[in-house]
Amino acid sequence: MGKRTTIGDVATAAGVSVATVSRVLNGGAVKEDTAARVWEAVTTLEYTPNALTKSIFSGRSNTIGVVIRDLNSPFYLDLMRGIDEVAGANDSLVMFANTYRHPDREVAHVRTMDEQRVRGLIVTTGETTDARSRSMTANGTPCVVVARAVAGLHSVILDNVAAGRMMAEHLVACGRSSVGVVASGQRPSQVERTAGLRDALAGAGLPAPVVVDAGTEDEVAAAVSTLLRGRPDAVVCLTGRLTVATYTALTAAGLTIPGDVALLTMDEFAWAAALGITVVAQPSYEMGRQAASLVVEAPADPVHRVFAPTLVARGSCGEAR
Amino acid sequence: MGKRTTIGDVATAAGVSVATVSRVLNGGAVKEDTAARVWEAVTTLEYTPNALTKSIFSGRSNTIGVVIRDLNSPFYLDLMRGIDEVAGANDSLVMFANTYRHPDREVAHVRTMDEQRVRGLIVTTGETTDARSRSMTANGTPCVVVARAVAGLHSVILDNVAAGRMMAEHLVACGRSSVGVVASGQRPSQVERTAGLRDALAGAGLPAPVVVDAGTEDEVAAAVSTLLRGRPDAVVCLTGRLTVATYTALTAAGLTIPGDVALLTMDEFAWAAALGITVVAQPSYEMGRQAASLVVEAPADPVHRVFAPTLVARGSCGEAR
DNA sequence: CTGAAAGCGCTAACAC
DNA sequence: GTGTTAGCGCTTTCAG
Repeated sequence: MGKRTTIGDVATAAGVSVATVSRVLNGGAVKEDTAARVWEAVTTLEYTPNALTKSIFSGRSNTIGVVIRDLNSPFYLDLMRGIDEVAGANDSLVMFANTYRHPDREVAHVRTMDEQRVRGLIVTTGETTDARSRSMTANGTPCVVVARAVAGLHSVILDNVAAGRMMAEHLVACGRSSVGVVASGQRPSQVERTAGLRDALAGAGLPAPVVVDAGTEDEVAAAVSTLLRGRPDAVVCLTGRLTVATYTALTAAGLTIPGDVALLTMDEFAWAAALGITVVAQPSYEMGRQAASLVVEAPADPVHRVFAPTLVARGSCGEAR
Repeated sequence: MGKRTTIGDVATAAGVSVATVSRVLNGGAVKEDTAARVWEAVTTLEYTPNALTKSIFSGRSNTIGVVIRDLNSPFYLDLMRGIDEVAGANDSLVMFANTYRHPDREVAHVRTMDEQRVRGLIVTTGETTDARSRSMTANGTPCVVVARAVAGLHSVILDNVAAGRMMAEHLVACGRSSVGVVASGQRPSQVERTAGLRDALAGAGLPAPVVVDAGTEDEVAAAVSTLLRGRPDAVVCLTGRLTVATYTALTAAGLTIPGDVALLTMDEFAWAAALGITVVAQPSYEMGRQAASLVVEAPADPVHRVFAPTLVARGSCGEAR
């Protein structure tokens, strides 16, 4: 484990200069047999170029930084896969950091990504990181925010108002009229979904939904039992992260779905099909692809890509007329 | 977006040499007011040190490379979170690449990680990447293989034979006698689990289990229906990746669990508790932590850490006597 | 076509 | 304490 072999070692072994080695490695004009000698040396010495040093010149690595709030959520996971897929297709690696919904870590991680001179940055973080994202943008590092529209930065978002409305419409079509909602926090996405739901319900002449807030899975049981006191005929969960907990709370209360209560949730997930749970899905994989594409294409002006939600009806709200 | 500000710019602004700036940044001995001037310049110029260049000296970045076969699996996801957690605690970032179970990409990605001079590498790949992992080890980059023991490399694995045995014992305790198994491929983990299951069943004087292979979720339906022709009173799924599909195939066949058939699967997952599915769990998060720790600690000799599986009984196999 | 030499941004001796 | 001077491994003019 002495020093690693460098381009200089290869040059010596092949009896050429480092410049020549660099050329054959990067496809410059080199006489054929010279190149052959170099390749041979490369192979024998098992030379692996140092990508770090390379990036020093461009001042930029071929890595896409991703700062996620919570990998443990079907949405973020699929998003991640979409990003990874596009990164791979563009010879880029993904540098990843999870913040576990911890604001302090968000800024620290974004900073670290900047220090790593990532080629671009994709974040699902809160406003705390916007300042740095802006300065990074000014320095030529494209930054895209997912799930939140921000002036001056690229963004990839769901039409959350439409999602809320879509939920309401489906419930109305299924003949439900008393809606309870499990929401989580005050992020724009949650607020907008709630607004859309509220509006559409009002538009259909139904009473306003009761909305309870649950920050973590542990809080869901209490939130749902609060909801159930109002004897709703439908329960909506506005974030995929809390779907399991909501489902558990409902069944633990002895309720059948959709007999006693309809269940409608956000975000597609593997078990939804198996359990017949109706969801309003986000095209998360595609959103990840688009986010990564924005990094790769680096358009000069801020681009906001809004995606439409999709209703995947599976019966957990009963039959729609 | 001209040139980024460098340590030189800061030095000029503060009226000191780059060495001094470097010292205040990295905690060397500097007079207090000099340091203050430097920090001021750092702030005004929004200087963000280039981590890439720093790594050039150590010949090594502070990044842990992770090459995963399939993020879309509860085991790998938790593993990843464990890795991320330890990496974060050690000022390291995680550089991630998914191979989508594609051998070619495995070697390519591992090579790229090497080029990035990762501080260490964690892979869940097949034998194809072992050669490079060995040479990386020789170059001082600790490599740890997850879910597969490899001579000369660190490894973090489950005691798969014990897991298989544990499954058999639970089924026997629940009075089941005719076992059907959904396995996936010939990876050591699958083979060993099958062997453990087979042995323990034989030890209990029961007939050998029928084992069918399903590579992907799409193949599960057919595999399960083959199994069902033998009228088993228990179905075991040896990989968490195929749990949903197995469950779906069973319920689609109109079978009730555990009434008509017991269901026992590998790997803990969020919905298992909600659905009362009994699993044999791997301490995946802890395994991720240990893998990352091996990278951080970089022991000289290969370390093989074997973890014990845990049975989480939830009733999907009936009552154990 | 190929080599010599000048950096890229930063750290690490070595002097003052 | 602080500045000077070498490099780290690689790319890229600029000559030859």
